[in-house]
Amino acid sequence: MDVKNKIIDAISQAIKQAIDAGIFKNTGELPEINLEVPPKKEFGDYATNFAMQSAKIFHTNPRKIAEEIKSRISADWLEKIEIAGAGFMNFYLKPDVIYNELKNIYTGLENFGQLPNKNNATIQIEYVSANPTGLLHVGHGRGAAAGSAIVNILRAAGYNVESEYYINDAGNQMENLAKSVNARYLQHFGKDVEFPEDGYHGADIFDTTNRIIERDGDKYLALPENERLKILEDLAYADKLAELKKDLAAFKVGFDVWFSERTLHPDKINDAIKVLRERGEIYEKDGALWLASMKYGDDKDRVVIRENGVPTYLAADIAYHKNKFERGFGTLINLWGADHHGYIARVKAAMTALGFNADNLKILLLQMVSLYRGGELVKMSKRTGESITLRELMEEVGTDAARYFFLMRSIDSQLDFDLDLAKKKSADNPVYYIQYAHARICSIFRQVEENNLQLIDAPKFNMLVTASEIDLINKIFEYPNEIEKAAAEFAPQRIARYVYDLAAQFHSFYRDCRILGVDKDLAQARLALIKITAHTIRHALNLLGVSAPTSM
RNA sequence: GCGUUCGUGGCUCAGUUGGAUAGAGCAACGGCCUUCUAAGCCGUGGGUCGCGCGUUCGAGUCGCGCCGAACGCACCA
Repeated sequence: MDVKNKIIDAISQAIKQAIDAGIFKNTGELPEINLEVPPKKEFGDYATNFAMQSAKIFHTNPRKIAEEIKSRISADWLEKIEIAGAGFMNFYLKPDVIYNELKNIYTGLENFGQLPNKNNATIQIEYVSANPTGLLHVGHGRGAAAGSAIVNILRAAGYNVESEYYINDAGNQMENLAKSVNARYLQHFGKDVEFPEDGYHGADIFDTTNRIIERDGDKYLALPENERLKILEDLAYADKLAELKKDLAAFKVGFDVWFSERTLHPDKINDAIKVLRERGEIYEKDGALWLASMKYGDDKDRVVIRENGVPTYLAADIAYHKNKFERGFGTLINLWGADHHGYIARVKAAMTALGFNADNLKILLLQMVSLYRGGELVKMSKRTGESITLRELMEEVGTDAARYFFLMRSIDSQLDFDLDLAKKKSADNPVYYIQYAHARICSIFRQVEENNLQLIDAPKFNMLVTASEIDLINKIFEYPNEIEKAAAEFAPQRIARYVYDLAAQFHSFYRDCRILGVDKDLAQARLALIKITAHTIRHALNLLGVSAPTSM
């Protein structure tokens, strides 16, 4: 048990005693005991606001409650407890506690940052899911970075997670892809054909077409239009999907499952409609089939089967989410671009209509990305193909900077991505600032042997007493809790910020505390401390999908 | 018009589920390299947390109403 839980345990015992002794008259549910690291060092190592939280149910003033709890806690590892402000309880630990905890971390360092398995029902998270009709752009990049980081963080927090990519490989857009490639194909061989109105104008369509031509030449030229379209659709689809996977892999993003929309057509869709119909949620109007989604909170009812008998995109999505629910996950998470928010109500309504608990479907919205270069907004347009692709972004600023910049802001905030800043190799750039801390530590390790110094199993941690040492130690202690919170809030930016703060703490330590040339016991204790620091930085960067170079 | 998200120093953003004197970075200014990487460190100035009302011991955080921004509001995906 770590210190934090020991304190919580002691508080909760004290409360129990006070209740048993009739001091506290409990007239409600006890609030959770919240232990936090206080904003100021004078407020101790840990603090709780429990006395204030519980004032209402105990009908007692907070300071009095705090006194009663304090008088019932005696632990040899506690230096003192102080009551401050309106009723804060500040806990001051004996120094030994800190050194013991540090020793525990050091002994099990390889696992530091991996929290015990929560034995939860698997959480499924679906993200990116871009249509396989073009290249990924920066918006997808943000989704890819956020989704993969959330997966990593959830796993570190001990959740079982499965990631999935939903491939929209059915419907109109695939036909448009085929028509677009078909037109480029024919144009390449000198045919005077018009480019389709709804076609994809991007330069990547030429690339796809050229790859097909390189391999197969003009062998589809003489085929009847319909046959050629069919073949080109398959070829273009395969090519686009391969490109997607290539870019995602380069961006350190992988999926456990690639789910094809085609596998839903037509049986699973028909089945979903049938179930809805049996449950009385479907009606016919104007020749189409409608889902009565309005009664479950949607703005209006939605068509699921068109007048011409073709299912809408929503119908496929209903079948898809039904399938996800039936696979037995505990929680389903969808990471969507904010431009899809209008879609939430209808999907949730459909799930409710099917009899599932729609609360188990959590939809996270990712706000838009704006790119800035030279202080000016870089305009994006999918139609004209002038968008900046993820691939171009990676080439321009590098994978590490791109990922970190995508992750440093809350997903709820629109992101201004400064391309010039991301490219800078200086302190202005947070990515380099963090990586530099790691590289500095590695550099020290490269030199210790020459100085007749080595890492030992049981260093004298109690030699670490200066402020910058203690601050660094405390920052390290916060890490597991930070992972827990980042996981609970699906908030990668917490880890991004944490590792930045940790790096800052290390840089201060580096200034104040030398390792080479000081007393051997002290040097070994410091060496162990920076080994822990390096591990923690590397672990956190790894959660974000950012590399931790050993030299820069 | 309706909905979602956002509004915090000049700029970009955090803010630990309502707590202690609101924090970083950039920009500005001033210091620190003959010793482990100056891609670093230390310091100074800069805020009516969009506006108003409410909830309570306590509000940047919760509720309501305005104002502003982005994105949505299909038998497209």
